Amino acid sequence: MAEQMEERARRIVETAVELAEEGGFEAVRLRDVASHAGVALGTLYRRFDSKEDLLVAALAMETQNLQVRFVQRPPAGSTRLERVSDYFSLVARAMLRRPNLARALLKAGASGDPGLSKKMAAYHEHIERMIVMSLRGELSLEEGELVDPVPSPSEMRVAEALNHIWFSLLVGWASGLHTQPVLLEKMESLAALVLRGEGRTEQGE
Amino acid sequence: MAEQMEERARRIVETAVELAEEGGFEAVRLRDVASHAGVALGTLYRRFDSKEDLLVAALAMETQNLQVRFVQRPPAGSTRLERVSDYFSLVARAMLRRPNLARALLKAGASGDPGLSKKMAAYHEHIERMIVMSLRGELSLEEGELVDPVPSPSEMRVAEALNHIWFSLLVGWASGLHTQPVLLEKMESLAALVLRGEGRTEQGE
DNA sequence: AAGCGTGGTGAAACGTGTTTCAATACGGCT
DNA sequence: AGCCGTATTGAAACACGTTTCACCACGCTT
Repeated sequence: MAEQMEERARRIVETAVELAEEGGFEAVRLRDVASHAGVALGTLYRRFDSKEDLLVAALAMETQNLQVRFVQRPPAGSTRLERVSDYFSLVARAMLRRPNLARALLKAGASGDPGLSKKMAAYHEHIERMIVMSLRGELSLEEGELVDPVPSPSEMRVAEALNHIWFSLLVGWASGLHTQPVLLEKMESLAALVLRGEGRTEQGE
Repeated sequence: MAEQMEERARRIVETAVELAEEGGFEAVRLRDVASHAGVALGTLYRRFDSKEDLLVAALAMETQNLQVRFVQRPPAGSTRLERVSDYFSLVARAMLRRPNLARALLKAGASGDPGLSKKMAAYHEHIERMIVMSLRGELSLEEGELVDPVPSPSEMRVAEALNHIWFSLLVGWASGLHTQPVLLEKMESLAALVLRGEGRTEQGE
């Protein structure tokens, strides 16, 4: 029974993702999500507090997918900057494949709903972990599963800075403030700035 | 007649600010805004494309107010880091006076509406200008008016980085991810990181 | 002074997120 | 098998952003 609930919830989220891919945030009409997923509207609302909640759940699912790809092809490069830039290119490519979805998830994540703060904190943690592993140039695996790389304070600070810059740039991209190539240029230039500040001189590890 | 329109628009925005102060984004019900401002709903919609548009106009107005305070008491300190931290404290204090308003404006600004990109670009420019002047420790005035400080590429990059970090931290604060003291701590720590990267050694100018 | 055009008004209507509720289906327990 | 509690359903209702429309008011031109 619990699995049935799980299964329903998964189908609901997947439906939301499909609709968001096609038409973005507004196209995710909860009546449509419910009927396409084959459940009643009330069932959807039993699982998710709001449209934003649903989309943040979708964000979590997509972040999982991203992590899988991250493990399959970890960022490469001989310097921290190269690897970090490679990481952000990976993410940008993944997002650009489905820009409407990306915008919808971003909007939900930036909605500022206090009820979502725990889930958004988890999201940011995931991202920062991947950034830390990109910095190091090695994955923290255990039994094939990604685990917390236990970042040093310095690594954490750098990852936090890069994460914030990335998030803000994404919001700008989502609203059309700049295009994807500009986004990546800016990210690389700002990442270089941050990494330079992090202290140790850097030449190929 | 044009002044009458101006006057109406101003009153609408001010009313929106009042309602947002009390109850945040949801409390800004456009029917209420219209009636409190003494105009018809259609008039409001003639001036503003959407609720977000209205709140971004409010954001612009509040940014103006912030600039006035900025000129009256420019950030002080003997190092760039001190002045920049002082600047963000100023902003944080201004926002904490009316947290509901701040959250509402932030939500509108982060909504990702493409129609708002020009206005949001203007907002970010204003903020970055103030950051650049904080870095320099001197205002760019002309006839008592703030003007573009014509930042160097390096200054621009630093200001951009700080602006993005600040914006993302604000979104986190708005959704309850962290409290205001934590917000300022993080900002100071990350600003130190960015400034360290900016290259030229720094001792009191 | 009469007519015109632009902006304003008031009210109704629509769409969609969200809530509510009575009726029903289903899995597990006795 | 019969019962219970919980999840689900279907449908209606509500709130609020947004649109629409017929009508009005006012300043400017002729």
